Amino acid sequence: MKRIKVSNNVIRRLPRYLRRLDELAAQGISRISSSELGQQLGLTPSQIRQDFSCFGEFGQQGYGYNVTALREEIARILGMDRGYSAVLIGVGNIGRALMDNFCFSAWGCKLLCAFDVDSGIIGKKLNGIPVRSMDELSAFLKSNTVDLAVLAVPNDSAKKVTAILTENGIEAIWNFTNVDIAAPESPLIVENLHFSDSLLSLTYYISDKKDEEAARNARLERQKSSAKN
Amino acid sequence: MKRIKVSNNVIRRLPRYLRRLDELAAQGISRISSSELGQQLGLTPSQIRQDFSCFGEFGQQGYGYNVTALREEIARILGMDRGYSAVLIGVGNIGRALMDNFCFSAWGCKLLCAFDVDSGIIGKKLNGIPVRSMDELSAFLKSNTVDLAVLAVPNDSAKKVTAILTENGIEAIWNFTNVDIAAPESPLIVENLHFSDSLLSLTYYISDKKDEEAARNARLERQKSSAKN
DNA sequence: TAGATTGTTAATCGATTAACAATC
DNA sequence: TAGATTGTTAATCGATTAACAATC
Repeated sequence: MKRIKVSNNVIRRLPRYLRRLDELAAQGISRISSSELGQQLGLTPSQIRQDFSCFGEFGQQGYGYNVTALREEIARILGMDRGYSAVLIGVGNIGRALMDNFCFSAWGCKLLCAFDVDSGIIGKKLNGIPVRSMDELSAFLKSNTVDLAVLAVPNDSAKKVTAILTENGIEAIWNFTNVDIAAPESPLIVENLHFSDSLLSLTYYISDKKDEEAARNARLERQKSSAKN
Repeated sequence: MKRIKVSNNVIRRLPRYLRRLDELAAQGISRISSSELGQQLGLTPSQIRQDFSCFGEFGQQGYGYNVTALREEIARILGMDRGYSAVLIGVGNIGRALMDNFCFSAWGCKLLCAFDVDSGIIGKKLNGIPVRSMDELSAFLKSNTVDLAVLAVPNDSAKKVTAILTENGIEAIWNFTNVDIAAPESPLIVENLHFSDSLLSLTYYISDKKDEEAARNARLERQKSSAKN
């Protein structure tokens, strides 16, 4: 039973550990030390041991960690064995991409049903998942246990749909819209995948790099001209 | 000219500020104080003032910040006025979703061209963007200035394509694959949008909440039974 | 046993918050 | 002018790193 408060930074690293361990297992590697794992991920061995120690003792002195055992521990910590059920709201491009290509079951989730307003797809099945009318959403949530909702509607209906979801007991939303749906005081769990925020941090780093290069070049230019005089 | 090193945490908050300021402007609000803005975003006024002060002095004592002026400053800091050019690699579901629905130009980027291996779409245009063969990628990168590549290929070709990109001078990648393409020492700028990592942190928080509730219930149960005896 | 490596405690570093003089 | 609010310096808090005893 975990009772200490684990920081968000630690949580965000867990999926990376999981992926790396999966790759190691695929390579047939069965044990790894914190220093080797750190090297591969660009983290210090200390940090890795600290991270794991939030949840228990998974290693063995003088040996390191068993790759598959550690992988299973992390999967369990992340809740991958709990079989959460999900609904998808919005079967536009992103919603469709998730239905077609995102393997919910690989991450311990079951996508029960999708909802949309487009009568052209309501009633159909996409990749085995039925698409229903948004009008049925509320009733569906009342009569089924749904642990999380995937929000992939257009930005301008994000807040309205969020209200429907929370009114019907949804406690967690995976948010693909470009809108902040989390109210500061609310207990609603929101995980954002803001594409534009992500792109903007990328363009920031590109700009920063270009600025630095320009500054270095200017400095070299000045040196050259002062050497001439 | 910014010369101090700005932390990643600060950079990640900038797009949120931008979005909030856009909303304020849309509401016709022209000025805001750090405390009001903090309230709306769930941040302390101190943090907001510290964040901005990394880049300059954008406010006015006794008044606060001008919404549109601050918005423009942040847009500039993020590089939105630099007109970066991009290519998209992989026109599957996600690639297509980006081409159809993601407004690159709204964030200061121009999507020049997409590349795929599927002969069924090579030569076509999607939403005005031409799709070319992957075989032409290398030549295209050599004869055009491309600031960033959007990587939306299947996981198993991610590393191979990354190699082609970096060999042809690409310095920044917006990575939609579920693979870590950043080598620990490389100067390549990588911004990841790992869907599964995001979902797993969500399921972690759901699990954590459920565990806490279960623990609380167990505690109450124990109290009740001990009161009976 | 000796060597390796953990888990954990202590030290350091960095980020957030508080306080306040400056000033609009 | 008085009130409000900034930008910045100092204090606090939390996260990362280092060190090391425990032990496989």
